[in-house]
Amino acid sequence: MGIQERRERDFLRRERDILDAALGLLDHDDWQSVTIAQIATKAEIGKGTIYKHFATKEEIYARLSLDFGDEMLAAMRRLDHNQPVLDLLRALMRLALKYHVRGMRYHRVLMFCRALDFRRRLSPEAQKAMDDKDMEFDTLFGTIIEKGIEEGIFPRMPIEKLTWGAHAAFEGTTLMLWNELAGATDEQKQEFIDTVIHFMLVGMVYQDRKL
Amino acid sequence: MGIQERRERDFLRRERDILDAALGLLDHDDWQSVTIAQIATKAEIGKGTIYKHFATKEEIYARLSLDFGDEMLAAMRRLDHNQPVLDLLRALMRLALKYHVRGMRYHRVLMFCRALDFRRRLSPEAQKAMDDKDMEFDTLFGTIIEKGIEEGIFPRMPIEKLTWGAHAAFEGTTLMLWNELAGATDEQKQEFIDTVIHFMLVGMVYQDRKL
DNA sequence: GTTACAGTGTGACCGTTGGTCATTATTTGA
DNA sequence: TCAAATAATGACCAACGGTCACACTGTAAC
Repeated sequence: MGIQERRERDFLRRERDILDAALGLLDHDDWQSVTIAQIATKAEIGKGTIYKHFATKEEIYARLSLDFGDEMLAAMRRLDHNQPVLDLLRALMRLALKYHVRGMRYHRVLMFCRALDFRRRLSPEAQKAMDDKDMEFDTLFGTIIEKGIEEGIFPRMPIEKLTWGAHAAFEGTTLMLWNELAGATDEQKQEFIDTVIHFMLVGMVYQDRKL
Repeated sequence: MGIQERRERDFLRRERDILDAALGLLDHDDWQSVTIAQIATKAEIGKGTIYKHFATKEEIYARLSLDFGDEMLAAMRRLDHNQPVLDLLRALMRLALKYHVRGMRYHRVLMFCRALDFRRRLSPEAQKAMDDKDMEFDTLFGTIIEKGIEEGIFPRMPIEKLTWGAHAAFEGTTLMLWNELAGATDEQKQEFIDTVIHFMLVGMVYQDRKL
């Protein structure tokens, strides 16, 4: 059934066209300025067609975020997970933040899809997919940090509590990269990233010190 | 001219009514679900009247954010600024984060008004007002941290670089309080806040340590 | 070859939204 | 008493996200 297969391929290709069009538009306008009509025009399809693929405009963003998460997780897993814990964590965070720096499009998607208000509006299935993806990141980092505890690098305490600060710093860094540091050069952004990563590791290593 | 005065008073009172109505609605719906019509109804005025006070819907949010900033700065300046630097910083951050925890309304306003995409859409005057308010917070913290450097509590390095990590952690904390920790109890949130504050101080104090 | 059917693309159309503006009501000043 | 000024108002507008009846194509049954 060659024709049947071609149909399916075309359908999937059209879905990619929609996603790429949306992503491209997000380079110049923020999410709420990008309209379905614009996406349709850029993807060279009718407006109604978009709704054969996505239930709402926001589900497009959700898909972009999920795809983006997959890409990032794959890149993270490709790193050498046998290197020393601190080096590995540094490499992981540099990688994750590099994705953010790479383009405002990614930043806008991730920023938007992280908000609770956004997730609540999603369908239950989409919601679960997003939560599962978050969990994948959590376990990936969790495993490594646990190893760090075993090796005596980090103080022995509940992982969640140990990582709260670093987690917050990471989230805040992604915000600041495109707010306070939006006009900075790539070198300045890189210095910022390295400084904050060092800060996060120091904060965890000396978490049990009294002040 | 008692009537003239009363007119002005009424006009200002109406402005407060608008702001209060908007704020109240933000407890239950996120910013984009709240409509001008809803605000007008709740404030018991006509829709057109709102535009006598604010140029756009977003300028309402900007004003809420500015007022909120004023309130927070005033509370911060009321603290004892002669106590030890670390204690003072702890108190300041606890205070700031308490405002965030206090209600989703405040969180939603601050979260929304921080985004660069939002600020760019504002009028130049409103933009400057927001930037100035940010600067006030920066100098308030900057002065104290400088004192900390003089006293040898923090390593001697450019203030911006020294505080990048803490700044990021703070921003991230405000995010997490209403995302990851949205369903947590007040006690859990308080533990989270105290943990992150400790993390931030440790990160700054030991910022110059090699790992 | 004809008919029924399922899958897909499409743009006219709909309800809702943020924002405008002509009209109305009220106060001021001469 | 009347003209000018100020402010409140809701009908109105353009633009948006989303819907749907219809058109087109290929498949299956007879």
